Amino acid sequence: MEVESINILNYIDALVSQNLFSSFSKEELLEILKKEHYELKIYEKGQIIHLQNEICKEIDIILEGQVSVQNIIENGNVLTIGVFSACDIIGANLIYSNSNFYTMTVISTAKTTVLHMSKELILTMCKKSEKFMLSFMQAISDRSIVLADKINTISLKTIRKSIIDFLKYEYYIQKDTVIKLNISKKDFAERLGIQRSSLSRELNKMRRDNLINFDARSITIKDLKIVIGIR
Amino acid sequence: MEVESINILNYIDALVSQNLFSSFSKEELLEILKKEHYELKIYEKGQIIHLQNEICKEIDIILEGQVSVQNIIENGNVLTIGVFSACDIIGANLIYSNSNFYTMTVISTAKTTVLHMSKELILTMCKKSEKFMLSFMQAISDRSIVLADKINTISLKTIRKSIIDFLKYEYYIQKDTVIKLNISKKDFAERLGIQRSSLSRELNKMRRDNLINFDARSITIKDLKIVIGIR
DNA sequence: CTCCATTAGTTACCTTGGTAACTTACTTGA
DNA sequence: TCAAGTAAGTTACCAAGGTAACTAATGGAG
Repeated sequence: MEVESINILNYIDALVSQNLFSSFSKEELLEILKKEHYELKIYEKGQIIHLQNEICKEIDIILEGQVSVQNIIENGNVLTIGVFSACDIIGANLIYSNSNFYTMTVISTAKTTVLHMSKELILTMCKKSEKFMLSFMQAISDRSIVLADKINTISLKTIRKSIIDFLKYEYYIQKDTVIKLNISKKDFAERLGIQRSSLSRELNKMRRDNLINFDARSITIKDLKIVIGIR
Repeated sequence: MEVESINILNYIDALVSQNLFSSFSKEELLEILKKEHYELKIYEKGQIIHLQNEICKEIDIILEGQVSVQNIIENGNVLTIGVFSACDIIGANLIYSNSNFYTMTVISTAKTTVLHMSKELILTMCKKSEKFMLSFMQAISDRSIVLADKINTISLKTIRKSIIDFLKYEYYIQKDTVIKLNISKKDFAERLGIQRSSLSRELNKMRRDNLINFDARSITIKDLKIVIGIR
């Protein structure tokens, strides 16, 4: 649980170049960032940054690395809500809410640098810059869209529908019937919130039904109708 | 699809008394509310206020009545995300987001008066009052908490667990082992996102297992361990 | 009060997918 | 390059719950 401490000056350039802080100059930002209002930390891969039900006292801005927001269900089952990386904000939707504890677990999936900022500091910046305020509101809003989308995804009742939903999304992004998987099958199963063995079984069934082909790192859509078809 | 049009003056007292607008006086609010920036509408019971995938151009403040936010899944299955009434805001989490279309359907479940306000009007008010800005941010944040909670709820894999989760929540609210149901069994099933017949079956099983008793309008918890126990 | 619509209850049948217990294939560090 | 750890594939077994097709009860409207 040891965390490395590092200097904000190494990251100040990266900060002002990102959308949220772009309305501040390097000097303004350093002036605003008073020692007591922020903390810069490095988390190793696999470290838990926030635990489900922990109280949220500050927001986290990811400067580099990657974190995964997961819902850990009773018997150890995992549902991955989203994966976030540089410039993403974690906890923005909690800090000003009525019920400010983490509803999910936040875990680093790579060596990650995080800037923890206090509620007061955010408020100060909102007052100083309308652009910041709007960006911050957008960050909160976007997170709620991610959650709503996830509800739509996990409301699909069969594994086959979940897989097709995933393929539709990736086909839209990758514009190719050969969908490259950049995650392991295990992570894929967690993303869908199902057992790995069940995913494997259903992929096989879909191959048998001539809908797809797949190997370790890609899925090929053989029947485009399943992707174009009604959700 | 006809909607009745009414005068803002009838509602101005109710408006300034609610938390969101409490930093404005009646006169200030009337001054801010320029004709082109808002619209007051009455919806009859069962009318669709916003359809899933419709673009969100304004936020809705419920002045009286009740609306239900529902996720309608393919074969007509319904999952009720939440029921909202006077003083609640709908669409706050969409208006400033990147992807501003409704992820759910909003439907009135009683005769409902709604104040539709434009994005610009909200921005004006955020700039005029820090308290308003914070309240508005809280409204967005709270909606994301509702969504996250719903994910936790629907991630429970068995109907029995969903029912127990519901009973836990209601026991916490009602502080009585006799849980009064203020909704029909049909609505209850929709809230859990399951078939009515399946709910009925599982309630019977739980009664057979001596965990609960139930009738048309209440469920009695017979074994409190199921409520206190690990989620 | 009666009729019609909505809500509730019931249950046989069958699909889906979780579980567990394996085997097999990768990958990475020493 | 070998060993160990991790990921992936496979499958028999079985519980959960969706489906559909009923019947029963309830509750307003006229």
